[in-house]
Parts: sequence; C-alpha cells; structure tokens
Amino acid sequence: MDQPSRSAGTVRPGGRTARVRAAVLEATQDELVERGFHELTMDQVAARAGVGKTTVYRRWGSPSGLVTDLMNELADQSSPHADTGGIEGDLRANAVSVLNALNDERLGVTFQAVIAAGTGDEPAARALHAFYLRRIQEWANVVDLAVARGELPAGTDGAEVIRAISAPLYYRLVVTREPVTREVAERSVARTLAAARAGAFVTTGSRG
Amino acid sequence: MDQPSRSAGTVRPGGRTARVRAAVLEATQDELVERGFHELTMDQVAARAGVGKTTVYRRWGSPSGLVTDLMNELADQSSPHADTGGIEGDLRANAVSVLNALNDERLGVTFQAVIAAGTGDEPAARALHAFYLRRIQEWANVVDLAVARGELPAGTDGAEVIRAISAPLYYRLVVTREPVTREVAERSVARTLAAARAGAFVTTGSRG
DNA sequence: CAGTTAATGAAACACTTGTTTCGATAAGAT
DNA sequence: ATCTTATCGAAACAAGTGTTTCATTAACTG
Repeated sequence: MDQPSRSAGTVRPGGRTARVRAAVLEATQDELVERGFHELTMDQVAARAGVGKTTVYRRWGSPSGLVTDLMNELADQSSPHADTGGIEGDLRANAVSVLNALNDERLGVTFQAVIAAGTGDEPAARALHAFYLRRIQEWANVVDLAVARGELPAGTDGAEVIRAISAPLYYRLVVTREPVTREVAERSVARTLAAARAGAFVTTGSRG
Repeated sequence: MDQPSRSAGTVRPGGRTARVRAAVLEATQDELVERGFHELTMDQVAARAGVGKTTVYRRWGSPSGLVTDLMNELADQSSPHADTGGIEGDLRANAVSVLNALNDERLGVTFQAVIAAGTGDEPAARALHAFYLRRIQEWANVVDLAVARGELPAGTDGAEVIRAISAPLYYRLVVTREPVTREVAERSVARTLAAARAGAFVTTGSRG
C-alpha cells in the first residue's frame, strides 16, 4: 500500500534528486576508500553527503544498494575496446585497463565492495553479472578482428579469451590476496595468447 | 588492561572449550548456508550453537572472525596433491577438486564468505592469503614432477600453472557470477596445458 | 582428590541501526 | 506565475548489535 509503484527518484529525476544522488554516490566512494565496505553505514554516508538519512534508506535501502548503484554508474562511463591493429596490443590494452582499474584507489575499492556485496545480495550479484558480461562482449570484438586478420584460428571464442585475460588479476586481488602488478598482467596476456594460438580457445561443435 | 595477553581458549583448550568452538563453527556454517555472510550475526550464531553470546563475542569478535577461524579449520583438513602419473590427469584432478569445493553447498558458501570478509578485514585477508599459498605450493609439485618426466619445458613455474587452473573458476564464481561447471574446469585445464607446453609458464631470468 | 582460576553465560546496559511520521521544499505541469 | 505533489529531511521511535558485570562451571595443577 505504502510502497510506491516505482522507486523514489524515478518520476522527478531532475535538479534536486540528481544532486542528492551525485552527493550520495560521491560520499559512498569516499567512505569506501577511507573505511571499506565493511564499515559502510547508511548514517555515515548520509551525514557525509549532507542529506537526510531517511532519503538514503528510502532510495538505496542498504550498503549493498549503494555500491550496486555505484557499479551501474560506472557501467555507463566505460569505454569501447582498443584497436591497436594487432591482437597482442589489443589484449595488452585490455589487461592494462583492468590492471589500472584494480589498482586505482577509488575504482579498486569500489570493485572489491561490489564483489563482496555480490556474494550475499541478489541485486548486487545481478549488477556484477550484467556489468562484466557487457565488458566481455565489448572486448570480445578484438578477437573476432584478429581471427579475420588471420592472427588466431577460426572459431576462437572471443569472450573466453577476454575472460582469460582478466581472471588471473581478479584471482589475485580477491582470492589469494597477492599484489596485482604489471608483470602479472603481461604474463596473463602472453599465456592467453599462447593458448589461443594453439587453438585452445576454439569452440568445437558450437554450431550443432 | 582487561585484555588477556592471549585470546580466550588458548590456555585451556581441552573439553569444554573445544566443544564450544566446534558448536560455534558448525552453527556458523549452517547460518552461512541458510542466510549468507551478509546476515551472519553473532547473536544468531550463539543461539544456534547453544552458547552464550558473550563467549562468541569474546573469542571471535566479529562475523569476519568467525569465517576466518572456519577457513583456518579447513586449512588443516586439506589433502595432498594427486599423483595420476601424468600432468593432464593431475591438473584435471586439481580443477575438479576446486570445482567440487566451490559447488559444495557448505564449502562454497564458506569460501565466498571468507572472500567477502577478506575485502575489508585484515585477519581474514591474511587467512585467505596463507591458505591459498599453501594449497598452491602443495599442488605446484605436480608440475615439477611433470618437468622431471619431460612432459613440460624445464623452468616451468609450477605455482603459476596451479594459479592458472583455479583463476577462471573463481573469476566466474565471484566476479562475473556465472555458473562454474565441469566444462569450465575442463577448459581451464586444456588452456593452461596448451600454454604450458608452449613454454608460456617458463620463468626467464628467475635466478638473475 | 582438592584447589586454583580460565572460561563460560545470564542479565543489565549503552550504543547503533533502521523505520515511521509528518511538515517543508522544489520539480514539473498548466 | 501558480498549483500539485514527488521528494526530501528532522525528530521521535522501535529494533538490533555490541559491551560490561559478575556469579557459575569445569579444565588443569599438584
């Protein structure tokens, strides 16, 4: 009965509402950097953003809701795939882009927060899934181009190649908790490329 | 002043103390399965374990402390590496072992909980780091054996090969939130092996 | 088999987090 | 410019979380 049919802020998204959202997301990132997702509290974010805590609870509901919205915001800002003219350069560009994001003070903690939120919160998990699937699809094109140029075997699965580039970096970041260095990124590119050239990413029987 | 020089339970670890710990860790896992790390509360764990909440706070301090202890417990139970006589069989055994752990109802949620805890809690992060480094070292031996048998190039970095096997599984589990299937595991083995055979895991100048 | 005291747990407490209410403000419509 | 009402926010409230106190229990010691 009392629940609005749409969430607050969707009917009048202009002026004030937009300012409040920007201030809250900004405050959320600041809090993530200083305290981490663990200690991200609605009250603190509200105070820092200079808005009422009622508003933060109403529009985002929980800390997971905050970081999920942050992730959706990042999704809109992400850039298209590189095109260096060769598959090695393209894949390296992808690896370095991920590397820089993970090591960036603000972006790094944000990704880690959403990953943490995703382990227990369905909306956060969906946001992660959607975000990475779009990023993977975007960069998978560089593999198709490489196949067209004859650099890689026909039938090479582009999305899988892109996943293979990122996987070792995220694995170290959140699982083994080892540093994610430039060297790690370079090795990931070299190994993925070696496997791809050997035809290990060719999808057999993909067409029935 | 009031802080004991060692944490509670380390001076008289017999009988009662051990029973309390077992009951609490059991209850923690049950709660993780039913509600997830997000909703893991000290009160609820204490009630379920049939112990006073004072005890849970005193010995573990926080939900992160609980799952960290759970991880240390798992570390003691982990088994040695396979020895099938061939590198492909050994790596497949490793991949399947990880696959089964991640898809196991109890183990899966536990790993995810510790990963989530690790993003913001230093002790949890250290437990993760220590656990996986030991597991990686243990399984790296199968690569050394393979090199000795002439299956892989001399100088192949065993630890890196093992990391490469696991990385895609964890990447899907916690980052892209895609299903972690048998097929994913098999492909990880095939691709890692292809790269390894091509010499992409040979550490150049490691002794320089 | 006592004696000592580490460890536990019930209860009272302080603090934090989340919800509800309702008047104030300003976005968008006419 | 004026009206309507979505959105906001201060305050009071309810619920949950974490701490302290202290009596009880039971490991370990000799």
